[in-house]
This record gives sequence, C-alpha cells and structure tokens, in this order.
Amino acid sequence: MTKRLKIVSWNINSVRARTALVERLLDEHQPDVLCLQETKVVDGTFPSDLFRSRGYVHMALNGQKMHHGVAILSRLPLNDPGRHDWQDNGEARHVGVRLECGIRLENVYVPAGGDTPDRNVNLKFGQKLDFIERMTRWSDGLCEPTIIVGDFNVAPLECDVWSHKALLNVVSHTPIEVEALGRLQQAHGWIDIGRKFTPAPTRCFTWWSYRSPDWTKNDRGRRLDHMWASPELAGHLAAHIVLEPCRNWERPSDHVPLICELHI
DNA sequence: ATGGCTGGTAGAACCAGA
Repeated sequence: MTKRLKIVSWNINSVRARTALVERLLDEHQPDVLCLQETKVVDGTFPSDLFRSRGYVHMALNGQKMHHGVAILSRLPLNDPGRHDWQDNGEARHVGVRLECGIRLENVYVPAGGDTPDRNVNLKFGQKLDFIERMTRWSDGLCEPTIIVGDFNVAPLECDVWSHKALLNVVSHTPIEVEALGRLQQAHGWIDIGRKFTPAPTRCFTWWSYRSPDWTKNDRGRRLDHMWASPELAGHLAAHIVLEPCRNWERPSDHVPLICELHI
C-alpha cells in the first residue's frame, strides 16, 4: 500500500497580491506541499493565516523586502530547514527542508541574470552563472533522496522556448546558461521530471511575458520552471503536470504552477 | 516588437522581472 506525495511549485510574483489565486490552487489541487518563489514579502508579514486555515501549518520561509523570497508551505511536518546563499550576496533565493518520508525538498529561485548575456558587462549575468556553479558543487556531494524545484530561469532545450533561433542570444536560453545548467544536472544525475513525463520535443512552457497583450496569441512561452529528482527516486515518480490554465486566471502570475507526484 | 505589462515602494520622468 503506497501513498502519494503531491508537490506544487509556483513562481507567484507576490504572494500578497495573489492570495485569492493561491487559495484557489490549494482548493482545486490539494497538494501536500507548496513551494513558492518570488513571494516579495518579509517573513514577519507573510500571509501565514491563509495557509494555516487550510491545514498548511508547517512553514519554512526565506523572505526579504520587495524582491525575491521563497517559501515552503506544508500539511506534512517539515524538518531541518536550511538556506543556501548560492549567489553570496544576501538575497533570499533558497529554502530547503526534509520530509518525514526521508525526502529532502529544495526550493530555489535562480537569478534572472539581467539583460546582456556577458558577465564582463553585466554583473547580474555573472552572478547567475556563479549561482548555478555553486549549486553544481553543492549537488555533487548530495547523498540523500532529493527533489529540487523552482524557477531556474533557464530554458534548456530547443523545444523549451517558442523560437530557439530567436532566443539564442536572449538571457534564459543562451548556450552559456544552458551548458551551466547541464553541468548542474550531470553533477548529480538529476532527473528532469517535466521531460520524463512530457518528452522532448513536445511543447511545454511554464512562463509567458506580461508584455504580450494576449499571451495565447503567439504563444511565446518558455519552460523556465523545473522539478528535478535525484536518481534514487526514479522508480517513485508518478506524475508531472504544468497547470497552464492558471495563466488565464484573473490577475495571474506570469509563471504557472507545476505539480509532481511521487509514490512514497 | 529587448518590451507592448506588473508589483512593490515611495510618493518617481523609480526599480526589477526575463
């Protein structure tokens, strides 16, 4: 008799501006654990009551004023909370916990990387590459079953963007970022859960710019959000879904939620 | 069509996102 563990990851682009959407997601999909990125709120004013009232009484927060910020909200107990500063500049971009089933869950918000894909003229691009490099060294030494989810801000495959050719020199899809993410994936044999259940070259996007008047019109999306599993969990993966309809909810985030389910 | 929008914060002809 196996149980199922349902995890959702969502770049919410301000948790306070989208409380109604978060409530709807919890009501409709009933995840065991919700990982949020870009909460944009300090821990002291995080809307904890919203989650507590729905049974998500276990929380691991890492927020900061205005920007970034991550949170794990859970119906299951969370142990050994930890934070990494993989950019080494104080920004709140990671929080990790251990579930009682023995799985370690890491929630990450990789820096966007600014406009110009050249670390010599754009500090933020270098910080993004350094962040991924530090994650690579960290994941090289892992020795427990781990799920890492979040906004990686890299669309690695040609089919992860609306036009590979048009985005080759656009931050999020440049070869230097794709190679850095590839080294990270190889360092621990991470399984790309999204592509396990939706193999390339099937279209799979998780983000559409706010700037398009109609995000569906040209469908200029990118797969920036990911869920990865360490190799020993391969036989436990049960499902993966991208909740694309959430991009049509009222005042949506520009990212949509991802769900994965595991047999535990 | 590298920004056409959005949120936070201040009270901006701002910044950041990607």
